[in-house]
Amino acid sequence: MALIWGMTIEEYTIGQLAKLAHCKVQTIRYYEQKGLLDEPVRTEGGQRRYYEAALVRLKFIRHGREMGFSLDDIGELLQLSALEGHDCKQVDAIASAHLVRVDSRLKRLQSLKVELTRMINSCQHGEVGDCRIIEVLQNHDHCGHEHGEIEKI
Amino acid sequence: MALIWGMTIEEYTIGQLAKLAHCKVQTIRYYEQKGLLDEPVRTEGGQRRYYEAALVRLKFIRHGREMGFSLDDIGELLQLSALEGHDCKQVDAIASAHLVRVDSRLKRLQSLKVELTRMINSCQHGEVGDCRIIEVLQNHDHCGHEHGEIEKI
DNA sequence: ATAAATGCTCTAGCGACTATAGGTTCAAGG
DNA sequence: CCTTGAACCTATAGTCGCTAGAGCATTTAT
Repeated sequence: MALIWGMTIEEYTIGQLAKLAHCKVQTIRYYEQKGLLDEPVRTEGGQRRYYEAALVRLKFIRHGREMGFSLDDIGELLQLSALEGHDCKQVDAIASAHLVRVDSRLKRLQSLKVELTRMINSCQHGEVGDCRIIEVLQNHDHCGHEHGEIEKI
Repeated sequence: MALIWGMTIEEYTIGQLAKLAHCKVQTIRYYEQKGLLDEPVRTEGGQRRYYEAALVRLKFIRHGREMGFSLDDIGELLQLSALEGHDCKQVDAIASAHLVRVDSRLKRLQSLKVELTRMINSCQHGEVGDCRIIEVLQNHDHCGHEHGEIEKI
């Protein structure tokens, strides 16, 4: 607890904060370094101490990450959320753009799953020389899609 | 062309190989460094020259990558495919494990898409203070899933 | 002979952490 | 007050699969 203006205020160590936000201690220091979390107050000895606001912010970040937003996106969302009275067009734009990315990755994974399943099912479990899986990898004609683009899966 | 045992054999520069396999020159050097491609012969001046076999191998790697296999997996698949008479159980195991990964990522993306869509659709396009998107990110109760695990999407 | 294109090595950067080394501080128990 | 051990600190390197750049050298075509 810290005593400020005659009131006691809850204070957390970095380890407590990590536990409460379900992340690692290093992750918190990483977010601070990236400018997503403010530099907290320090003890005489140099250890970080956090107030409730930092926990709220950290949870926001973690929840954003769980939803697949990049740290850059989350940084922008944090800034936008702090602008009182500001309309949420930009927030919507960031979320929508993210949805588009998620959707295209989803489609890619769906067709990949079909392709992999077909390949594995057609394997007769004989010798590698006759293995359909090896054959598909060797001979590009066996599969539908184009060369060149390797997207993240 | 190279003259070997009195025959002429097709020879490629690294640039030609890159074009034929639809990848970048640096990528080929990277694969060599990682041990996926053999060190090729060199000219007097030290430039790499490749024969057909390297192109075949490189295409195998690229096709594996297009299907989302890791370079480690591809390295194993390459080794296994060279063992004549060997049965393809291990090949199948690698491919199946990959399918499992693809499938779990797919499921994750599907639920993420639902969550994002719901969130975006419930936004009333007012001020950020009332924005449903910000609210969802701030207040974890709004969404179903647990804390802690942030998988790659 | 010269110039353009391509090649070479080495190094650093991406994103979002994670892990380690080697040291310091804090809180509790005796 | 002193010791112990857990938790903290900074700094650095590693993950994966490339990609980009600097600063040269070689090759090829004219």
